[in-house]
Amino acid sequence: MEITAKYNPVEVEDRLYSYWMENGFFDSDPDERQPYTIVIPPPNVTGVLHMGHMLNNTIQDVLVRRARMLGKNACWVPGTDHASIATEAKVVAKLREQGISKDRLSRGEFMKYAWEWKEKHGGIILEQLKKLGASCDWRRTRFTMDEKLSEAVIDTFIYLYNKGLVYRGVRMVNWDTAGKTAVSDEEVIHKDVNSKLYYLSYPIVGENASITIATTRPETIMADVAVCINPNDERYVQMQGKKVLIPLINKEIPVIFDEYVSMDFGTGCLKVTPAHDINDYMLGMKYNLPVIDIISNDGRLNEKAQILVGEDRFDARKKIVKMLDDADFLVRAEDYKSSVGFSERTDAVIEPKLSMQWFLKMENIAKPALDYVLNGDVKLIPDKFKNTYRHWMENVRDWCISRQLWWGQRIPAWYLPDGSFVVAKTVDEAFTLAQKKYCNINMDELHQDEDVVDTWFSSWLWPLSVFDPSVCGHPENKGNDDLNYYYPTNDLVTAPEILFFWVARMIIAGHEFRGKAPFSNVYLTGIVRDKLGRKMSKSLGNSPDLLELIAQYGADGVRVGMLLCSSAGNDILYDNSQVEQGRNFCNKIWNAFRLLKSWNIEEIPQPDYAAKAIEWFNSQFNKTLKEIYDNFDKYRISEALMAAYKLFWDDFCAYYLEIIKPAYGSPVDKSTYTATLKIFENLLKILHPFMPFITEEIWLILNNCKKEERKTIMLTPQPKPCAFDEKIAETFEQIKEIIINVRALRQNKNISPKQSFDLFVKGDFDLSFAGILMKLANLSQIARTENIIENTSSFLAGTNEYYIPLGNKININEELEKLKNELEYAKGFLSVVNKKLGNDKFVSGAPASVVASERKKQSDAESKIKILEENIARLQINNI
RNA sequence: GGGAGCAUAGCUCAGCUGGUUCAGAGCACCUGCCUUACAAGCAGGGGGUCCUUGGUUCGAAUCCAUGUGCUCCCACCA
Repeated sequence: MEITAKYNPVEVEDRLYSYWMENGFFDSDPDERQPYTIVIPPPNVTGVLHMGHMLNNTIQDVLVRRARMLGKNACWVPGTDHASIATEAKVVAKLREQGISKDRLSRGEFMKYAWEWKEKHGGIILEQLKKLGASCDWRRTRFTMDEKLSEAVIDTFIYLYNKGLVYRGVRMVNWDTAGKTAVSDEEVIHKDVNSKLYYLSYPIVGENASITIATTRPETIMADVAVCINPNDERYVQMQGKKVLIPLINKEIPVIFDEYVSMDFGTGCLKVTPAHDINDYMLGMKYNLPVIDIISNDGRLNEKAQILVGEDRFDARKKIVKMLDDADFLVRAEDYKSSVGFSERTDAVIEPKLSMQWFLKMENIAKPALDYVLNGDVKLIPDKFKNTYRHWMENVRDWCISRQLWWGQRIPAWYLPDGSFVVAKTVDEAFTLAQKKYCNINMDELHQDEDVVDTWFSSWLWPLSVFDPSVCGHPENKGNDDLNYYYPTNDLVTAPEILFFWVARMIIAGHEFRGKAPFSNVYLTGIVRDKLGRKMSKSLGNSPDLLELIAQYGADGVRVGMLLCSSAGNDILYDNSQVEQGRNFCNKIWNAFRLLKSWNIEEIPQPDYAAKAIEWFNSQFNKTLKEIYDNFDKYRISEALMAAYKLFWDDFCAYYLEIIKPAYGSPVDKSTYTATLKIFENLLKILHPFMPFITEEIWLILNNCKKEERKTIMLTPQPKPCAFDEKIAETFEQIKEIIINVRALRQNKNISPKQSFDLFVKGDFDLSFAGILMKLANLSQIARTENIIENTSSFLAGTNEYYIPLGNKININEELEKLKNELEYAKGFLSVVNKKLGNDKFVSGAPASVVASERKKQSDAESKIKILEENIARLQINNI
């Protein structure tokens, strides 16, 4: 069979993924094995794969595939999030393109369009994950708006309402004037914006004087209800008990005093506008001031403003400044940099707005969730996030859970004509409840709340609802077999940005409904940035086309590229060279495979060097395997991969294969071949979690698997680390040193690698390695000697001396130079050691083992110096 | 403004509780090789006052303090 010199991933990957799917290798059902579970952080249903997903899901796949090969019943549950605001925004935009305005549609009509859109575009991202090789149990795919999952959301709402934790209230919310919805604090992005600070003069009632206030928002003066001054501000003591007039509308408002106002900002006078500023709102509450809301939901001034009615708030600002200026109320305007909130979804400037919303009381339910993390039941990786988590959970604020949208789970509250409401699962239940409270009521008088719940109010149930939605809102339910088997899950892999609004809340819900945290470990990935350190995003256009990338470098190559540079919690700076490295590694594996396939196997005796090489490699293999296991235990995935990479490339290819490789056309003995196949297969198994496709492809070919046999590497056991011979690994390090010395000698002297040398050793060289050395360093013989051989180049490796006769190629001066440099270094080294050992405080204070090792250094260095001095003396005599 | 973290080779990072892991790895770089597995490769090689300044100690990349620079989170004085 012809095997190409370059690995071609495209054909292999599609074929193997289909093969895996057809055979249900990813599927998991409860059985007697130990479960290993991951639920995917559900991507937005209409989203497309970006770098962050790629990294995130690669890590999940590595963990799942490894667990599967460790004999666990591994289950990775995929799914998507309905992402109410993002998706609704997309649907609205799409409809607008078709000339349809959302305002003209009924709720039912809009939802029909939205579902159509979801059916058409939803799940593309899951198809993209398949290209990456994600080994999810696709039968279990869930969507946060599936019927049962939506029901879980409603039940949860009702449960929390009945517990007295959900309440309705007027609050200052972050209002997105474009999306016409409240957004959570977490969805507001603050940016520094260049604006102006306007100084406006407010006439004092009954006096021919005025005071000056400073504001960045002159368009809100009509909503002012007071002017506030710090009581300690001596400049304004005479203002006690006075009133001022709002310019242009001439409305009288009181002057109040509160220490909240800072004396050194602006003029020390603050206009109080409770409806349009959160701090002013607090002040207003404190002093019982009225609230005048002059901005409507779309960001335009309403009739309460009296002037500029119908103008957009930013147009109104420009116009009112002119009006104030014309009427001589504008004292001055200065440039000012202030931080303004923008909506993460629509990029509209957030308007602080009073509105009637639903809230969840967080204080009490957050406590247990904090404890899980503090006492280590839930481990954050890396644990530096523990502090941030605690800080947030200790200062948690009530969660505004209503959104003025249609795409999502509608709030199960029904209003009666008198404005009161009942909370119930269905209109029938609501009717029954309403009848109990108020006798004469007709069903058609009930009106359901128009809002939906925040998306996170459904995704916080995710680890429960993907298995058994019926326990959400019903902690008394026992839960189905799936839930009881797979929950709590093991690892969660997600981004630190959503630690609070997703991870923390999942812990809360898990505790509330199951009394257990939903996962044991939270692996927090970094943010993928470009080479300039900018976050990869669609708007910047700095994210490569991922499907293109996979097509070009192969999924395995991309996975390796991503993983190599991503330690947990650290941002990763993406560079194409990493993916190239991944691709090159695939090719290296492929070519090692080609080499094995090219050999002729014969029943001939096994050479000594081959037996020795196998012995050494097994030791090296187990040593590295232990490192890999340790790294996985600590979630150091990039380091686990690097260890496997070096094991394969350096130890297996550069040393092992080079040793056992027969001369061209010569056969390989059967026992060496068998041992090598075994080694190679084990290496493939170690690499499989990182590089599923190429390892499967090669494994299937090596084992002559027929398609109908339905075999796969992914269900074979991972090799387990065995005890290994440390001595042989140590000795081999010295062999490597010798090899490097001999090769360097050739290079320095411009001698062809084809020319072989004799090597003489003075010291206790283990001759059982002679065969290996001869092969790798191209030596014709290795012999012990006690006699000095003339015209040799010498070097030290360990404490042994090695000589290579070079005949007339020797350059005594060069040799002398080399030896003198070494001598100088050794002497310097010795003097440092001697200084240490000469220090009484060191000898008495340092641990015995440290002192002993210094003594060993001392004697080694001394003998080394002796050898070097002898050799130098000898060469100098010869040279004369 | 409050909190957290980071600073080690050109780049990305290891370096656990201070002493052989005498400053490490991968990539990049330089030199020589088209050596029948692999030029997506092979062989060899050069790169670091471990951010500054102090302190603790027999001994500091490692612990403490100060300064500088950067990152993130939280809050948002109009």
